[in-house]
Amino acid sequence: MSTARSSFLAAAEDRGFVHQCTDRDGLDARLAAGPLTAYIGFDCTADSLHVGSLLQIMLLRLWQRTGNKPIVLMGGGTTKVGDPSGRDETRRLLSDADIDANMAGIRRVFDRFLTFGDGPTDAAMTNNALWLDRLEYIPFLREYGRHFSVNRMLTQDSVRLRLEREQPLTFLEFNYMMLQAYDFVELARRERCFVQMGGSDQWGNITMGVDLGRRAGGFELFGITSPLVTTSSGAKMGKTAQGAVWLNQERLSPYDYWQFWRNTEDGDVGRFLRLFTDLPVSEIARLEALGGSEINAAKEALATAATALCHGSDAASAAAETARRVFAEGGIGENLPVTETPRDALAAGAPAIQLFLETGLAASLGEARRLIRGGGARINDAVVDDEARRLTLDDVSADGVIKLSAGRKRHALVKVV
RNA sequence: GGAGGGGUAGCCAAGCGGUCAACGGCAGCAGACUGUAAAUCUGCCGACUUCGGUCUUCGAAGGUUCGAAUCCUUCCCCCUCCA
Repeated sequence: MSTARSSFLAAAEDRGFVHQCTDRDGLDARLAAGPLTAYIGFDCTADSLHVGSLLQIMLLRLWQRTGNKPIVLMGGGTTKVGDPSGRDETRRLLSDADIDANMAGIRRVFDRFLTFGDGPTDAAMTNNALWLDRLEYIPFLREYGRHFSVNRMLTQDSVRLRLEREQPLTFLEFNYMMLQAYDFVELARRERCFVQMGGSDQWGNITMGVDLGRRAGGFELFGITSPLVTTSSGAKMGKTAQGAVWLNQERLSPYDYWQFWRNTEDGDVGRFLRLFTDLPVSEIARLEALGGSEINAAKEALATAATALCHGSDAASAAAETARRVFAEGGIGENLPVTETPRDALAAGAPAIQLFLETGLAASLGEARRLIRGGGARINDAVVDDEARRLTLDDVSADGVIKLSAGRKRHALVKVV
């Protein structure tokens, strides 16, 4: 159990959110004395966030739930520069219009997790383009550049790794850490925000901000980083067959999101419950103690709780219900993707491979053929053994649909119209 | 500006005149085993196909050749070192 006095730090430590902290006891004392404001910066390189950012979102959520004020800092300005951390290649540069569109999409994701408003603990969102776009080169260098040591900047992982691996690093990217450090000072001034949180890969950037705050602004600033979340088998989490696990439903349906969590590895269930749901720690302890196939109950609880946070409890229970019908009963559920096909086509006999392509279960006709050859294709739960198989009206069930499956987990419905 | 090294499928990476739709690894998909887990094993993994083949691909465009990812020319891009 955490020894922290403040409710935030106690909960964060107990649930496994804390990796490093610049002055843990100092921060604990400040938090115990009264509410604070903290921020986390997010890139806007895409129009949604994915599971890779979820830990940071949950950290802000916990911050708010324990009575403090969270600020979401959109990197509208820093996105124009590109964080070199963890990359060997320069990121492509985005236009202002792209960045604006991406920010709007990301805002919709945050609305699910945080309560925005004007109250003392309401979340706020701001954009560092607000101050970064207006920076003047010479004044900035004279006022802040003199506090940065190139010697130290060269030792930062983001820079050092690139240099060691003889990968290119442009001067533009080299400036990223200065700008991020400056953000912290700017937020301290504007919002009296003295805490920055982030992933463990941001430690260097955060500590530079803490130092700059002291040197250039006389602020006492704090930094906290969260651990890098990998699965028990070592993979970076957040990838599925279809790609990244997005948090907006336009990119990934609530059903697929539920499935992502349902398929968590055994060894990760407890950790993920603590990080990605609001369930009480005592309840989580009970769930993760389940052994053997009973652990599946814990995975379902994880999936439903995590989906409820992201897409609402209605969508979560609908996804759970669909999964129950599809997997436990081998039937169909409303949440499966539906493709419509005209009755005439079926009357004439539509090639099965064509429908596998149209439903998205296969990416090409050839892939559909291979799926059938490999024995992974099923129509109404019966394995397809003939590549030339045609779908006819005889395949339509009483519900007016045909269920197509690629493997055990991917299903789609064809509806006759 | 000078010298050198590169650009091959989602990624890494072989190939260096035919047997190359292109070795190998990773990622991915499917099957077996299971618990919608992990690990393991097996198959698949450019597109189309009447399964005989056909078409497009190795930075771009030309050329040599019966035949080019492989040779030549020009162009574009990237890296390293020197100035």
